[in-house]
Amino acid sequence: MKEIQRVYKMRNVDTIIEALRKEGARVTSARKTVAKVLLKNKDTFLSAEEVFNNSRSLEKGACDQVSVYRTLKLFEKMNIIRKKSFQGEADRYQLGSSKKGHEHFFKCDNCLETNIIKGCVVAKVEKGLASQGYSQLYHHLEVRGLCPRCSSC
Amino acid sequence: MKEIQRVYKMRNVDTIIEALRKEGARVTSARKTVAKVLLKNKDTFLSAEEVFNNSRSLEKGACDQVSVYRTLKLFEKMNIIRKKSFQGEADRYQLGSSKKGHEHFFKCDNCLETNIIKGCVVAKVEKGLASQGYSQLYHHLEVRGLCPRCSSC
DNA sequence: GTCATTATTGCAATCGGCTTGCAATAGACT
DNA sequence: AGTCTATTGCAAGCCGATTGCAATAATGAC
Repeated sequence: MKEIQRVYKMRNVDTIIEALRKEGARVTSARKTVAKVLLKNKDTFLSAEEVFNNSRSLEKGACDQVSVYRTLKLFEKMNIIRKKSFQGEADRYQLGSSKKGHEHFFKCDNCLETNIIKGCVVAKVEKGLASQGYSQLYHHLEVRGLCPRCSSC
Repeated sequence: MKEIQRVYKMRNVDTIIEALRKEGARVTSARKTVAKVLLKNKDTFLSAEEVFNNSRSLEKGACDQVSVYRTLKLFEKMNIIRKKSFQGEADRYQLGSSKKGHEHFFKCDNCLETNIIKGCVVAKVEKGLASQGYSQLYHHLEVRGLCPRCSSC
């Protein structure tokens, strides 16, 4: 009766629940719902609105949109999710810590697909700044243009 | 009677006017006002709102806030002004083309001062991407943290 | 200089993404 | 079960920016 897939998934929700407990945060249904939605979309970056829509189709009552915003913020602080932002667009989130090596993204102006740029060149800049007395440095990089496929038409 | 300063400044407004003519765009009072405000604040990046406020104190009637947004957009397209943006903040503009070598900025989380980061490390990334078929690349980089002064307190 | 054309303006409304205040609710302890 | 307080839902609001549209004013032709 025990489906491996199910067990595996549940274990992940539990992981999040555990993290909440560890943090001294309450395990509420809103947070569990958001966690489930994120798990269901492991491979996609979702906007707050998308998380919200997914959550209401997951279970009717679900939770408020504001709670989604608050929960995403909390999860981000807890390093449960990573964020991807582009100017003038809603931030997008995906399960996974951003602490262990952050990423930068390329977004195609035509097909809107994004992909990850390997390696962070900005680290070098930060190192230089740090040696000049700057501290607590972090950064945000967006690269845009046309991807190879869209470039050739 | 001819003050050199005045002449000098006027010549610059005229440059902008000329650019508008060349572009086939009309030389309107709104555009001239925005141009004057930008000239008066050559050394500062102004937000649309600041340009607007400055314009109304420059001459009472001045122009609408919407016109400021539209004019700034136009000037940017014409490469008359350069833009500086940070997440969640209003974009800021300053006279000067951004075409001839763009810049990146550091903004201190404490004192909010910004300064320019010399050299663009992202160019290297773009070069790599270009060799993979990407095209029309551009990017946006923000570095934040604490400046040396704020780091030491 | 007057006219016609059409780009530009001003105004009000609207937008998107996100935040806030606050009373009601529901987790987590005893 | 009862208490305490974190969290929620709802409505409202915020900020930066955009849009639709009728009124206006800049340009080119005459």
